[in-house]
Amino acid sequence: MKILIVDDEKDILEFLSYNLQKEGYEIFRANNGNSALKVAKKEIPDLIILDVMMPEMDGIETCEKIREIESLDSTLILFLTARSEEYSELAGFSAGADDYVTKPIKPKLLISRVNALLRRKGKNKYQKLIKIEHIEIDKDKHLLLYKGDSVELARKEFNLLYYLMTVPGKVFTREEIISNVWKDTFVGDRTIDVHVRKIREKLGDQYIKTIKGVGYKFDV
Amino acid sequence: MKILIVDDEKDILEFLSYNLQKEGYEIFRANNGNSALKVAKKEIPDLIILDVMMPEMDGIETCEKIREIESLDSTLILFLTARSEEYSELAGFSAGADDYVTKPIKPKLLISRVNALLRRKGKNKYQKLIKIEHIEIDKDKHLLLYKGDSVELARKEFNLLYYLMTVPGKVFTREEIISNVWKDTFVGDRTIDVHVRKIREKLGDQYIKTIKGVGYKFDV
DNA sequence: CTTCAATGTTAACAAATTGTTAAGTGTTTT
DNA sequence: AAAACACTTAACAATTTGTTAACATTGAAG
Repeated sequence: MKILIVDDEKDILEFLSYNLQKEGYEIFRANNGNSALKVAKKEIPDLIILDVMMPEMDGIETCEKIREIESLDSTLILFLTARSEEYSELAGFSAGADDYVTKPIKPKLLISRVNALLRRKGKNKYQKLIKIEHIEIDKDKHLLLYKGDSVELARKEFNLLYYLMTVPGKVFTREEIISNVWKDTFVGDRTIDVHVRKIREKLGDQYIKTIKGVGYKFDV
Repeated sequence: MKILIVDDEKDILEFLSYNLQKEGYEIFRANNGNSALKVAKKEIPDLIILDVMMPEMDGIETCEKIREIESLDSTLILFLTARSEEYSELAGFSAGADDYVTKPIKPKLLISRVNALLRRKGKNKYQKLIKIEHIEIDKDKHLLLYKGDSVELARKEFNLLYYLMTVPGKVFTREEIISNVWKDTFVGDRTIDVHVRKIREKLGDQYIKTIKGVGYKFDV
């Protein structure tokens, strides 16, 4: 598992790297937001530990930019924050953070948090292979097999199909689809239709069914 | 009403306890899955709020174990999930959750969800799958099975039939039907008749019975 | 067995929803 | 830098659904 640590203080970078390396993680470092973005794009870490307080681009801003990068979709973000902030007004969560740890950092606590986060991420992988009739979809490999043959789907098409296949037969409303497949970006209703059309072009019309006035469902 | 809150972070426990206590709920707490199971067995709460991400035993696992306990049959479970656990709500639902709220937790939203859940629990009018004789209706799948065969119903037809089937045998007045199936739009009286007719066309005349001067009922 | 209000039926129309194409924009690959 | 690809949207077409009007039928009260 790869972890990118971002902090402007060398001491903290050292300290965290040392402790997490001991746990067997592969560590990357950055000492500012811009360099963090570069490294993240290249390495696609599983987790990014971000100091909230950094000169120039702070953690929140960096986090927001990371969340705009599609290839970092499944990367977790953990914030390091000062003690004073109240949980309820923690800005990090609305920027797209997954967890936070307050300073001063206690190594044991941090490690247990990191382990918990990555364990959940690993666990999810286990359930990410869905096979229905002669359609197999593997989230991690970003692979769709139809009757054994690989079918190429663009990222959004893939995510949409995968989402529908998580609960075969269930009708997902447009609202549900938008909020789960598009997360925080806002797109028009026709966008869903277009993607559905493209999937149907590649897979055939019979799998994604339209329930007019309700939504779409995957069904065999 | 009793609520058990389970989270490994003290801040969140405090925060939630405070907000829900204000609403008049009796609060119990646990900071890990095992202790949650113990408290739950003893107190039989009406609702358990579970953080998905906890060290050792996570929320999903805890949920599965709770669902194995018979005395907690009617206890509702609400998940707290972080953003990136994209489809965790789905994993959650299949583990037996009733609802979920994503972090960051907005007190107002959480409280309204909790109230809604517990209100429904009181009424117990919450059934997505109804099976009467050889007619099955599944709200999630928007599916009507008649003697095992799927019957296509348009949205209004479906909602109307579903509404009548929620209490088989009960006569619903036109007024009740209008206010529940049509919510705030105003339509003429003949509209109900037309929809009833369309359902009868597809299902047969014997199921929806007219009680002249009173209303309609679903009966076998 | 009339009478008449309530309900049933049909078809036409209106409204809502979804499908399709093509074009613009941004991103990645070559 | 060009080309290929991905994503979104706008515009319009096609389809389905919902509602109403008009008239027919029903059934209970007198």
